[in-house]
Amino acid sequence: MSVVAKAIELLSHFSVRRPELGLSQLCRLAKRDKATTYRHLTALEALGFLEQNPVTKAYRIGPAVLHLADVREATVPRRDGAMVPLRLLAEQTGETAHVSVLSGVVLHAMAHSESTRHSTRAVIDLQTLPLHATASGICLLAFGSDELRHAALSNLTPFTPNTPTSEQRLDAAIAAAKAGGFGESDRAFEDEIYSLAAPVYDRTGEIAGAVAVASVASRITPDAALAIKKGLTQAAHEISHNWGGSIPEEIQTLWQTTLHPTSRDIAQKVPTP
Amino acid sequence: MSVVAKAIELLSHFSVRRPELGLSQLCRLAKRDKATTYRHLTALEALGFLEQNPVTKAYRIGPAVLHLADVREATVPRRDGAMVPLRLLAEQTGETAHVSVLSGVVLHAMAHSESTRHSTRAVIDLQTLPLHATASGICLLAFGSDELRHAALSNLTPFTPNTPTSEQRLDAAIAAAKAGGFGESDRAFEDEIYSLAAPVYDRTGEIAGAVAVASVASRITPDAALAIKKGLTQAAHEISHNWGGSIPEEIQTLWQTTLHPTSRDIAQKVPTP
DNA sequence: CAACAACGGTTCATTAAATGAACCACGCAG
DNA sequence: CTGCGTGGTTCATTTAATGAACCGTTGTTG
Repeated sequence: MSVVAKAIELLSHFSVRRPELGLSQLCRLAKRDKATTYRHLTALEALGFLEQNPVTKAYRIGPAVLHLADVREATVPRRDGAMVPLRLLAEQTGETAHVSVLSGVVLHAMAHSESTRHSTRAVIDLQTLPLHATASGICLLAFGSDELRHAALSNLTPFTPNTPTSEQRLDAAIAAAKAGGFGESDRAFEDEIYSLAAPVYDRTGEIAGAVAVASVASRITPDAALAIKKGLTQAAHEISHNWGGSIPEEIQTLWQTTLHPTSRDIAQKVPTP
Repeated sequence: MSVVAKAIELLSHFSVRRPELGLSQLCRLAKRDKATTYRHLTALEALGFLEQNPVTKAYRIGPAVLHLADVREATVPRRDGAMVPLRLLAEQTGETAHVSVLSGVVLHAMAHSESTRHSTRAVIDLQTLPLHATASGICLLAFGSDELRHAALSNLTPFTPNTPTSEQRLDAAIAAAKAGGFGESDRAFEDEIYSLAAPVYDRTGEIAGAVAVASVASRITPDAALAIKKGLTQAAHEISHNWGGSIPEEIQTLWQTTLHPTSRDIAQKVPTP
């Protein structure tokens, strides 16, 4: 592991829920030496990636990242195109919606929107999403290249008792996504969290990321899941459109058969409008 | 210079105007070895700070910075409180407005807003603003601690013929700001760009940053400068308020005397309302 | 109060990791 | 074909990262 990686990895311990961290605290989290960690922290501080609370001496993310985020958005303006559909999705479902974007074989969380309907809700606060344990990740594995599957198999970290940690269980989850058109994670990454995800495409024609809804597991009913899936298809369409891509025909037909009544059901219903 | 600094310094070469850079190009810009640069680039890529255009092999800012920017905003939500007054300021003046924030002795650009009134306008695309050459920097030097002045004197890089590169010229600029309440940069950082800046305060009671308007130098008239100064005072008040601070009385009175007629002028005008 | 623990920060001999000249392989223009 | 400019790789040399032990301060506790 290079110094650069070690230093920057420190940044990943900061989150919305843990926005300020002291030196010792950070040493424990990163499982690293105090002197080394201190030097990394001061280096990052000098670069504007961290700054120190003058009172508590704790560190927090610095202002330099804001400019970089601007440049990113100006270069690849994906976030703008995701936020509107995302907010709508969160509103419609009353849950937390988020979008992730693939960079190489790593899936990065990019934007999220929380509904205020429920007092308990999923909180998305991650930089990278594990491919094997999240609905979004399963989506990418189902509709992305085989290279991703190899990357996923090389790191089957167990997060909960439900995390698929064997090739068999992972392949089962992937097969389910390929059959239904949605990635699913039933308490596989965090206890109590149930997620559904749909693939998103950009101008390259390849899968570019995923849009997902995370809910409290105990709240999910078949009807609720159906509503989420309907919202997801709409959001996936819109975000893909905004990113210059479109949902492949084959996935659209998958969604059709998953969400809508079979031809026989239609025959029964159409006569009575 | 630490490896961390060297690697991350590469990121500073990316900008809105130069969003994608190849390996060789980056070597020239950073004046560094190709092998080393390459390793740094791949390290940053693995961390999600960069990603490679699969077609051109050029590098661009990666998705990881978006999440960090989110955490920064959640921790120190200054940008939110700056954007609304900033947009108003840009609209009122028809120029480019921007806000910078002090972190240690480094002044970071944080947010900007461009008016669409003129076809030529200043483009703000910097991570850090030099203290001695920008209106915002002069503002910080005039109303901030002496520590800042020492930091500024240790790096009097000349950017244009007008850049104050001697202690005398810098002190003159600082004195002017102390007298008038506004920082000024007349083509001192970029040719053709004239800027005015006002200090912004936060809950600590110390100067926290500056709000500035950058204009094309040839467009500036005394009237236009006066209008900009009026806009700046309003924006500085609002942003300071949003950041939990307020403009010190002494600066408010400076602005009064700079912007409004003297008591004799008032005596002449009041009788005829 | 004194003893203690936990904190941020520093030192310096040891060691591991960063470095860069020289090296491919490829693509393109003349 | 040659010549030049890419992105990417190798390996002996050297430079910079490392961490156990240290200091000074603060806040807690029997």
